[in-house]
Amino acid sequence: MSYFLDEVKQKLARDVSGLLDVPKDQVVVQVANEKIGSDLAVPCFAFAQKLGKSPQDIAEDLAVKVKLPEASEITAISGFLNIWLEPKALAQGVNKNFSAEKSVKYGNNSDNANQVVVTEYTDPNPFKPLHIGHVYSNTVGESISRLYEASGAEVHRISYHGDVGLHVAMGIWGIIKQLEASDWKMSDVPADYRSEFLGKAYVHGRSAYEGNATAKQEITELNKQIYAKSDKEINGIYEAGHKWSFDAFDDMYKMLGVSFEKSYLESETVDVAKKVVAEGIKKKVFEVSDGATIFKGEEYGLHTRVFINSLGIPTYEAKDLGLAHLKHKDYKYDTSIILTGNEQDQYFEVVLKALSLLHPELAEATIHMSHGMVRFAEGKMSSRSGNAITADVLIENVEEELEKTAPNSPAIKENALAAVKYAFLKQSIGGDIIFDVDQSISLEGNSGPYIQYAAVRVSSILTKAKTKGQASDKYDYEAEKTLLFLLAAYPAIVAEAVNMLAPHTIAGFSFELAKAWNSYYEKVQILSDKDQDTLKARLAVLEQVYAVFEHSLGLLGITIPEKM
RNA sequence: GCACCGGUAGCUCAGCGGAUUAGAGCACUUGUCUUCGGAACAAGGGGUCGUAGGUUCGAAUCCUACCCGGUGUACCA
Repeated sequence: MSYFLDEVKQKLARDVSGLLDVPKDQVVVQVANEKIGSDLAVPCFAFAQKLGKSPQDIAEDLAVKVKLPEASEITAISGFLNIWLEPKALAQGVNKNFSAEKSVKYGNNSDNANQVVVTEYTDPNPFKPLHIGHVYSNTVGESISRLYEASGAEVHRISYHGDVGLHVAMGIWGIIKQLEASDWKMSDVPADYRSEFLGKAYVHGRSAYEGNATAKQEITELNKQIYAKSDKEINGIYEAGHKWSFDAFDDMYKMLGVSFEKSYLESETVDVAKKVVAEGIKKKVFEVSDGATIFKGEEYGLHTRVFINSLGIPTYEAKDLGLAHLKHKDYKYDTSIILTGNEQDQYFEVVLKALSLLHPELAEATIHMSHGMVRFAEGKMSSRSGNAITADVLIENVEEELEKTAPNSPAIKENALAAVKYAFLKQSIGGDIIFDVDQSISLEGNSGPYIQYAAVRVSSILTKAKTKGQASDKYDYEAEKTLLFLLAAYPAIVAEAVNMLAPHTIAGFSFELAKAWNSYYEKVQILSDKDQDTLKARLAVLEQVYAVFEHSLGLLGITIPEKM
């Protein structure tokens, strides 16, 4: 679908390009200038030299010559051609796009039509505690997945889990100690205590490994036994712990309202990993050094990393190569997104460099994205549950805060989820997140609940209205101008968010729309208007506003409650 | 040491393919309110955009150096 505002921008660019005799791609059309208040603007500085005229003169000249029927005003101001659009034209344009919804939902596009995209994110490891970072990663990954879907791609959500390795040995070591101390068998651990039990075991094992030489040796030995599956009792503990872990993952996903199509286990990638590395040795991509198979990254300005260790066991590096192949075998992806913490940035550069030398087509299709750590504003929340804050504890905390200020809300859960997801997604991906419960669930301002509230207000009016909305030729839409402009601008914002893989632009837009709507709400009494034509025209706009709230919040994984 | 990421209002952050008077939320000050749901709206104060140079008619945005913080740097993930 071609969107109204895009068409206007194109038309304007074509006009300017023709009038000035400059290439069309050199004409920049900016959208929405807050200072001037114009809807579109063309900076004329770049043309000054070529035309031998001042930017302001060029803009003034254009202001006279440019013909844009959708514009209500065209003025030259300090070197810019500024354009204000006619509210009625905006309403008609937006209506036209909405009525074509059967083919493409308003806001969606077909930029990635026929593309197969595999998104990998969250990646919690069994035997390790779930923490707030997993919630963050999941929220970001889910939003990225939804952005791709909005652009027409076929998206497959997958996750990857380290089911073997030292962290498992540390966890199981801790489990054994805890069982001994409590005189329990695995089956004695109560169902609702399992996650916590595993979490404590891991922390116990890890600190013992780091601080106690005997324990370290025991854990190393245990690791071999787990790998060889040589001890029946240990196997039993492993199987139970593995299941409990995945049950806990499922609980978290369920709470967040997400699901994965497939989970890959690290142990499954070993065979392919070995094969790929063997192939790489032949191609001289890898070499053997000190008994280990390594990739010399220094030749490419990167680090050297080990792919097969000196015991002959593939490392995470090799397994990631194997995983790339497995994913491709399963999905024949055009794009593979891997979302991890940013401490793995340089690691992935090495892995992808190696992959590019072996299978360039896979490397080119792979995008490693990374996010920062979740940290807490000083003194917040940490007292209640220590440093590792699990997903459910986080949500419970937020719910408690919501209870204080909005008791008896029928949508506490939805509000709390929105608060957390929005707090994560309103920031650009990459940097650390300083998470502040008080601020994130603030009832005012740039927050999930604020936007939900605005949307609920819209639906409340739509429900109370005794009639459906209908666009009008007679109505001037002056009061709805800001809302209409935001609606018109929305599809391009989605396209940009997909392009940049930047959910925060969507979050910013939702907030702008909520502010504009709340402001409109104060000024205009909708339902009490006697004029049916006006009433219906306004309701039609509201229906569209609601649809865009639903769409944009949907891209963030946030739902709109019926009431709150 | 080297590499990567970050340093914008008291706090948390947008803006960074240069361009019209540096933005938002929170906090602070002041208004609106017998409301189609005040979890709201209207307005105000507050910034040498880490530092110093450079490129440009024009730099938070590009280049260089430095300072501060985080992370990574061969058999962990």
